[in-house]
Amino acid sequence: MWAPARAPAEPYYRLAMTAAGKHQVSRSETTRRGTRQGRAGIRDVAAAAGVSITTVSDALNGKGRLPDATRRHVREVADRLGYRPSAAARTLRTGKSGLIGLTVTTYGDEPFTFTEFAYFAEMARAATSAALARGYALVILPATSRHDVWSNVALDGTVVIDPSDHDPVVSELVRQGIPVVSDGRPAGTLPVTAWVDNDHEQAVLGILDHLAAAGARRIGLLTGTSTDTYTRLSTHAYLHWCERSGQDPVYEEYPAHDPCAGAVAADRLLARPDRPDAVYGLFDPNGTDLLAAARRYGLRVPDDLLLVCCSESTVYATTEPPITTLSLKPRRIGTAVVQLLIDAIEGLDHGRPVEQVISTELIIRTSSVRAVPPRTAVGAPRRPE
Amino acid sequence: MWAPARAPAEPYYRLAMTAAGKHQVSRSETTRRGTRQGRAGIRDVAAAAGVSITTVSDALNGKGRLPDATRRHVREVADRLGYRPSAAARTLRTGKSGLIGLTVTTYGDEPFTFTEFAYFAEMARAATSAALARGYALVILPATSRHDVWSNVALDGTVVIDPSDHDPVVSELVRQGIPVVSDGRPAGTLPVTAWVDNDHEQAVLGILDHLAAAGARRIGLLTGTSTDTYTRLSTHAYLHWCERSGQDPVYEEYPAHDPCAGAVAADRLLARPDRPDAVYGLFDPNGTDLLAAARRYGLRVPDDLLLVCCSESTVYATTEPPITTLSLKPRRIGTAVVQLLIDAIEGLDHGRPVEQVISTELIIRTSSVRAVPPRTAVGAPRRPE
DNA sequence: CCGGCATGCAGAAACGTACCTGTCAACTCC
DNA sequence: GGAGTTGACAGGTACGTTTCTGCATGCCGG
Repeated sequence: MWAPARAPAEPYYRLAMTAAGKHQVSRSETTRRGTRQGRAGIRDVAAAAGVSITTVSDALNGKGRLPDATRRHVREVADRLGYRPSAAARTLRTGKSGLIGLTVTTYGDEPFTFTEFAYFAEMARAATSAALARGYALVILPATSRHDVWSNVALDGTVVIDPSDHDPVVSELVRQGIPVVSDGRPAGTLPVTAWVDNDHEQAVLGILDHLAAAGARRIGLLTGTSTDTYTRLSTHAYLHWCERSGQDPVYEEYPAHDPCAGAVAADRLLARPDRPDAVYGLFDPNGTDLLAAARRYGLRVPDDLLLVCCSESTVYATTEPPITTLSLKPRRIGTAVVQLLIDAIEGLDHGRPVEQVISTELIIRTSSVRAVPPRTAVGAPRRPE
Repeated sequence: MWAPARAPAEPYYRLAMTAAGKHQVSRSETTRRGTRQGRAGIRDVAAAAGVSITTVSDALNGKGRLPDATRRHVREVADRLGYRPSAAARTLRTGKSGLIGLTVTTYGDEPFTFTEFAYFAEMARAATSAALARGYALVILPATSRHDVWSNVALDGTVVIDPSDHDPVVSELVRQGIPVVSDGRPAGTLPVTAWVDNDHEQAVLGILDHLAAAGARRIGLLTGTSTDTYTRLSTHAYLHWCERSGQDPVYEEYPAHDPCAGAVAADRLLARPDRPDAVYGLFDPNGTDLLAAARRYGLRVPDDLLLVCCSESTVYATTEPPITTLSLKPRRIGTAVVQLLIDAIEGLDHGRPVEQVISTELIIRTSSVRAVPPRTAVGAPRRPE
């Protein structure tokens, strides 16, 4: 069936080959041991199928013009030999690795921040799914990685989570022409290919309005000391709302990456002389910390204290009482970020930068709803004149 | 300085060359444009520095015998050109990619199970750190990925989390000679290179003893329906303990990957006629679910019901009351798994398989400690005769 | 009977690196 | 003062693909 190709046997031709191009022969016979120690290469498949390398490549990749019989035959032989194409060789040749970097913010030497934990996990999960569905895989690459690790992996593009102001990693990647999509609106003039974010100001304003509507007179904020976009925008929105509605700001800051500091800050907030009757906590653990602090001070939730917290955790559905949470929809963000990135990689974005805003969701539970409507006129928030 | 190679000029010889081997000339001049559109290659560095490619490679990789002056000069030129070695080419040449796969169990099309969530996140975090410290990066690869994604990435080795009985992915990887280290003792005769796990039987026995010492008469179990190693071993240990101590088993099963089913199962367990006075929950959310169920039935914790739950979550430190948890030490497991894997990749394991057991930690909180010692003889657990 | 056009495949040139194998000089050692 | 040694590099091949180009063959219309 698969007759060996007729050998062109002009003597001078063969002589010339062995003289001038001796490496040409060495390929097929000299240095190759039969099936190679480890894996079968495309050459082995070609030899076994009695066709050329080109034909094997075309048959397996669905390219070229081949009759179905040849295609099937090659595929079958490849299967029989357990042939797996070399990812490295393919990447070298095509320039595409099918790998996407997932750059996570770091505090100290741990890969990702503790406070963004549930958020990050959900986001990464969605991103992995989305990438996979389009044939890409994700590589976890902390921002502080040594340079050699970064340059040791061929990336088609990168997702950056909450890049800092003038992130050197981002600049370097852009300089290399690698698309970069950021989760979080980039600060300054960071030249990202696209970004996805929530409207944090809008979300905070919505929560404050919700709390005010539930009868809150003085709303406090539990916020962070770091300068990332999320913290900055949220705090700013809070201050703005206070100014607009004539309430004195009541807030406590703490280093958000320190799990213990949160409990202390929550305690401080409720110990203040101008104790708030409602609190919004910007970070995931704030809910349980505030609840514990309220118990210590004998404050009933929601009767004496209204509570809302930004979190993706499901535990707040079963706390006593259940706590109202703001979800940033990490699943949707993760998916969107990856779609945008792959579009850019594959040139489907037509080169223009994209900004995409994902809406948040306020999951209202007992902690921010008063059973009885607030008594009328406890005393309007007085402003020092 | 850099004279062109002398041209051999025998006429018949040249004729043969242009006929048979004309490609030999095209390399140096024909197809190359000056500095290439995108990035500078090692060739460009060599040309700019006035040395050979070999010298550049040696200088940058710290090999060969070169005077420091040359080394510095080459490095400087490389920096100036913004040279970054091609990861793909290096991988193709050396056979090492510096990438480690992190295979996660999947239910449905989501990358990882919900129940192992906090555990997984912590484990992945530690694994990422450990890999990075040794110059490797992690690729997230769900077990159900399409084959093309798996073969599209060159892996030096893989971490498999809780592989199923005769996992085809593991077999395939081993067949390709790629080291595989599993988190979780492999069931059956899965040929992994090494594995790391807790002693789950020991842990469960310890907890049951702890609860019995705290006065528990009838200890219930909240367990899963799936057949993974963790669930199987833990349940088995529970049954064994019951048999040994003459207590009737009281347990409820539910599909652990379903977040809602857990709450229902917790409710079922406490609604039974032979209601336990202590419960151990195998999965992360069981603690809050059991607490909520206990409240519904008017059971006080720990007075009427002792509670322990396997979890890595910090929320259990601030629940009301705080709940005793068993930590599987995912950080240590993640680190150990990666160390073993990289040892195997780099041939430091001397080829023998390694099994490593990480000890668990019981974090004792209020939920499993009775303020007053149990009243004597409430009535021994009666067995229907 | 011949030019033109599919069809079915083979040859060989890259992709960018690492490393093996020289080669040529300058020393060193009896 | 020649043989051996060592330092400092250059040449060239191989890693395993993809793909561009090329070459037969068969067929059809003119």
